[in-house]
Amino acid sequence: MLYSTLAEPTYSKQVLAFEAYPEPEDKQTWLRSSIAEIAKYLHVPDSPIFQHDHDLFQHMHYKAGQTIFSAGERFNSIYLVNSGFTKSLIWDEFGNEQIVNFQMKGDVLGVDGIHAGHHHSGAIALSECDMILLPLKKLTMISKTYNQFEKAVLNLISMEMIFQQNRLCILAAKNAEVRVAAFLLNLSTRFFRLGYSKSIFNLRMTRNDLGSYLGLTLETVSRSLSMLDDSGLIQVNHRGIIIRDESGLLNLTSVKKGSLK
Amino acid sequence: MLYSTLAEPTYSKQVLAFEAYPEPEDKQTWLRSSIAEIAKYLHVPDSPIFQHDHDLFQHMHYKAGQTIFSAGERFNSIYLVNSGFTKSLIWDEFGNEQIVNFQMKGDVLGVDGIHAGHHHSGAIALSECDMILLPLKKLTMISKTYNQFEKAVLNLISMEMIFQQNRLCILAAKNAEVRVAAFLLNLSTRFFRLGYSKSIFNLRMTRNDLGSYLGLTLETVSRSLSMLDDSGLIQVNHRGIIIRDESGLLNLTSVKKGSLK
DNA sequence: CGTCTAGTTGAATCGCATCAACAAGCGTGG
DNA sequence: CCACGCTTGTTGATGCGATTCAACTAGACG
Repeated sequence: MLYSTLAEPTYSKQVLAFEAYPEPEDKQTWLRSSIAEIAKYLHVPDSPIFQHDHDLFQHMHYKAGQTIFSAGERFNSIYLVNSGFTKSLIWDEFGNEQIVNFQMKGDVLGVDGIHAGHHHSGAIALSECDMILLPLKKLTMISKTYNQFEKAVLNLISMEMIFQQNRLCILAAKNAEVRVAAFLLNLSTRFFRLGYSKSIFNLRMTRNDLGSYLGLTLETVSRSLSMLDDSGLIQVNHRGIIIRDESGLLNLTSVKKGSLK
Repeated sequence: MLYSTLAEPTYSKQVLAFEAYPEPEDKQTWLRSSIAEIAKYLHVPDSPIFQHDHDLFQHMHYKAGQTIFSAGERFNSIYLVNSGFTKSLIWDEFGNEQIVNFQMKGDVLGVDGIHAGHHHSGAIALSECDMILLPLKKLTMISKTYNQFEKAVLNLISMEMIFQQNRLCILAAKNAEVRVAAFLLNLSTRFFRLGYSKSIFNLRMTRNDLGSYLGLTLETVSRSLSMLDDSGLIQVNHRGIIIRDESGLLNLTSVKKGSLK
């Protein structure tokens, strides 16, 4: 079958070694990461002095569907995705959820909690997830010891802001098909950077989640995917996506709302 | 006339003292702010030790329409609005601009430049503006001297992220009239926090800018304002806005896209 | 094997964009 | 001072695109 070869991002062997998954109450916490590992994730240039530091960062493990943290919950740590996929979301006054973002390996969660001291958005695992906890206090202490860490968190947030700005651009100015195309291209480059195929991958979220994220209904997302499929730019089979014409998709995204024939 | 009494945010006397405005090339720079002033803006708890610090922050002065910084320009400083109104914007591939945000007294600009070292968005003065320059290096140095400053920039960014998340919610899930209503309420609370009237104020941007910001065309913005006027929730006279029924507006915003009769 | 959720597709409706005409405010120069 | 052009804003008519409602299919799971 065509989709039997889909490149599935694989979990680290360490993670797969857990056969029995913990309940939310007693998440397994014995996996630990060194500063050198964190430095790599935060794009801090590596340094031999990290080897002398035996400070370790705790991991947390989640099953698909589990809540990582909820809006309103006390903020202590930023969460760094070590493996798996997550979504972050907020709820408006009447409880309908709005997807803020999807995260994968190397992305961080919970930064919006810094200001108020409690999380503004919530986060839910979309697949089995291994998260590294970065307590803010620990991060600022490390910044004092290692100058290279100083700007790391700022960088992270500044990148996040740029991403959200671009997303605003798409939401504010593009039509449904273009929004979906732009999203697929974004996923593609993110997979590619992680070493996976940039043309063959699986969506990890429902059409409903995607619709919430893109400001569309699930039906419109479904139709847009079908139309992109019909035009030969991609191939869709449920959550399996094959990008057939990357530059074609790219052309689409440089088109204004409605000016598409 | 009704609108002759509109509460106009006034500029500091210092600023009004400049009668002849400089050309972009030689922006006037002799106004300076102390650390205590900056601390107030950044919501850093005041401390008597600030009195002993004679480090000063430089100001820049801009006329309406002047560019404060452009996308791509080298990033050195965050800009803090001391008086006046600005807009920040980015351009997509074909040069159509997208408003990212509007700023007023106490808001910061240019944070998105931290990561790459050059500004991602540009900023333009919507009125006469007095901006305080906060060089990032100076800020991080201050953080080392004064622990209270430690989280200031992070706080700032975290607040900005929350604001953008809420904006995404509105863009993704609400219809035109509700978007405009939500924007007016947001402006209202911001004016109120600055000590101005929360029910009578002037818009500083064109309908076109507003449309770009809200993901609507200028005609739809105009129509939405007229409809809110017709329903008695607000009164519109060109850029003059009077909020007649705040809770009515608030009710609107808790409504989903299209579910408005 | 039946139930439940996720996804697709069709038809009708409605909201927004588009195009267009016009009015109002503002600065400039005769 | 008024005439003029220019920018900004309002309003109307029309068409398109996304939502809504609904029927149906395909997997997933016990």
